[in-house]
Amino acid sequence: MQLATFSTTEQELLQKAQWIAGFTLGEIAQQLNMPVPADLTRDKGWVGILIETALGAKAGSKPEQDFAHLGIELKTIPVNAKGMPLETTFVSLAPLTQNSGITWQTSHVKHKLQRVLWVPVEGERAIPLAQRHIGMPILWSPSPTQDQQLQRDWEELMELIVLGRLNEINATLGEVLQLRPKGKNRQALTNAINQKGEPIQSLPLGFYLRKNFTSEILQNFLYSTL
DNA sequence: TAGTGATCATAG
DNA sequence: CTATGATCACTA
Repeated sequence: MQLATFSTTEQELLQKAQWIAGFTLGEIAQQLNMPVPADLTRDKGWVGILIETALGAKAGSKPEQDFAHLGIELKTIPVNAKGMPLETTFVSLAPLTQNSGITWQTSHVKHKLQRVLWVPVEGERAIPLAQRHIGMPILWSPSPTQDQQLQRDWEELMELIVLGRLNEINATLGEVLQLRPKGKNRQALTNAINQKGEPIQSLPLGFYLRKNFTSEILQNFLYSTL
């Protein structure tokens, strides 16, 4: 099996992802001649880049799906020994301006989550990075129920943004989707609109999937294989 | 210890 | 700054 090669079909990509399941991050990194950092503190995206590279995605990252020709987005997700998510999953930046015509159907969130190849990876900090195992991949698309959950939250959160009620936004809102800061630090600024419709500067926000949602995806996959 | 708010690296 | 890839870490 050749790593870091182009996949023509969905099946080919899935088989490649299934092939790397069971290997450690260190083993894959060695195959790709990629150095393994001591920890992820200053390399938070390293696991994602490593798996992208192994599966033949362009590790440059452009504003499109990882496998655009297949319509598939790749997401690695850190899990504990029970296969439960350890972190939320970033989806996309929230549009704080020029968002009047956007609907759920035309949103970046809906588009990105249309079809996702989830790759679970052991994520407990007690396990040295190089020794963490890669899990079985899950090729997923939202069920009608999941799509409705996402739409409800997205519309509720976008309403606050469109109305300029940014000061009311915090991470406790949303059942499965939440808004949290997404930037260099708390000093990061981006253009936004206040309640009076005036241009202001605001902390950039991003949409994140809560763990209860991604946990369900992983669990459903386990059941489907029994 | 879970969850929210904060943060890190890099390319363009 | 935006968009890619996310996890860290403080606090209730």
